[in-house]
Amino acid sequence: MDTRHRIIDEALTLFSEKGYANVFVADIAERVGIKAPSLYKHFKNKQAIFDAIIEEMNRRFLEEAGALRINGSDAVADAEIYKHISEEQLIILGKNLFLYFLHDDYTRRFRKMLTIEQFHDKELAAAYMKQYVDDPLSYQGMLLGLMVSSGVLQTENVEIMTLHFYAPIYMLLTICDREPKREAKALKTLEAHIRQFNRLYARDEKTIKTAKKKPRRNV
Amino acid sequence: MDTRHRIIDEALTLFSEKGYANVFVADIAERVGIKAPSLYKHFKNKQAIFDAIIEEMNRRFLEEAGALRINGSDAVADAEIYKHISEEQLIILGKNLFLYFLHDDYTRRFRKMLTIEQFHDKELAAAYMKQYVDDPLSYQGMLLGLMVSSGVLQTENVEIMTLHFYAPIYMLLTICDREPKREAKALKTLEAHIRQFNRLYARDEKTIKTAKKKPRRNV
DNA sequence: GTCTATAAGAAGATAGAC
DNA sequence: GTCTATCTTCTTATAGAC
Repeated sequence: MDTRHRIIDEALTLFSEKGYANVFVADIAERVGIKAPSLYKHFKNKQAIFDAIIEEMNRRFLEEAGALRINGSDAVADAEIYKHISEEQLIILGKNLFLYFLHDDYTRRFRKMLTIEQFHDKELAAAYMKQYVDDPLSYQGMLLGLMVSSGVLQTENVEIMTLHFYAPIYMLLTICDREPKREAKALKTLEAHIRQFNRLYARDEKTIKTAKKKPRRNV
Repeated sequence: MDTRHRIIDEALTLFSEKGYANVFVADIAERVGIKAPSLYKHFKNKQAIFDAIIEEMNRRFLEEAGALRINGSDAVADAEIYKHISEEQLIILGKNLFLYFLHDDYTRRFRKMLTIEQFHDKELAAAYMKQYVDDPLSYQGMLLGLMVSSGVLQTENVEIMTLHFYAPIYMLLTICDREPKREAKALKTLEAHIRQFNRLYARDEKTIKTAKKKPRRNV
């Protein structure tokens, strides 16, 4: 990794922990292993480092297409899977979404930084909303809609059903961001949530619960 | 309001909008209508203003007992109401909780400040969690538990049912904090959420939907 | 590209008159 | 309690050698 990227990386770490104003250019430089003035050969000023981070963030977010690709597989392309999904597969889907958001290193630091800095800049608030609210709702809504179409799930209102699926995941995520020690408990809660979600929305309980027959495909 | 309290009030407004580090003592003084040095007759330093805000916040949070009292009525004392609650009353309960969190002036500013500053101080993260996660879940869980006991709702797992009730409210709240223009839409979503929640968990749809007979008591 | 030295400016805090 | 003037410290950013 070249110096410019190391600066961006260390700055992101520091900004996500302390916020922009509480991080000094000298702090970033120190972690990169250079002195503050050297840093100005790579960036015009402190703000330019921040801007580069946001640019990098937008680039990655776009790449991921709003967390559409979970666990390396493009769920849109694999739509067929979701038409015959089992409860266990639904749990895997939810856990993957959750753990990706929680553990992906860049994603986690971006989210923490956006959380801290969101009120300084309306664009950042918008980026947060898109990445952690609107895009996941839209994507999960599409998946759940497929399951409704194929008769796995049933509801009169897919939008609310999606809220019922994703809001608890979002809430557990904000809990774990703030208190990482609650992660184990959160994962158990997540599983119980999805099982109950499935019972509430399943077209027919028995069809779902006996989905064991077929070999499970990893979502 | 004396000068000391006006300083706390204006500082809270500014901290909640820009974060501690981005607010200068002179900014606070200006809004109070004095010069910065005069402010030091009331507080030892900038940090002392922040500490006083936290103290005031804790005092108010304690007073409200974790938002237990919604709309002026102590729900614990009025437990009887919840044993025979109708869907409309459940909607009112949810909306009151939501609008109280969203519109109470102090609550809103405290929450925004905690959101920005939570990663600077573990105590602040803990305060946020207690006020906006754990206490509401505990209180709503108690209410919903009453409804299960009395047979209005049914579930095998009250904890998850409570998560299904509150997580969407929490998520809509974080949406409105960041983009207030989405409030009208959020209120409609909230209502649809509670109606669907009620349908999913109601012991018997018809009993709930015909609860009109009795005059509605405002929760 | 990195360094040392240093300028420039911002922000917190104090001194002392009124 | 409030003010003006000022000090001090911290931080960003630049200058110029290597």
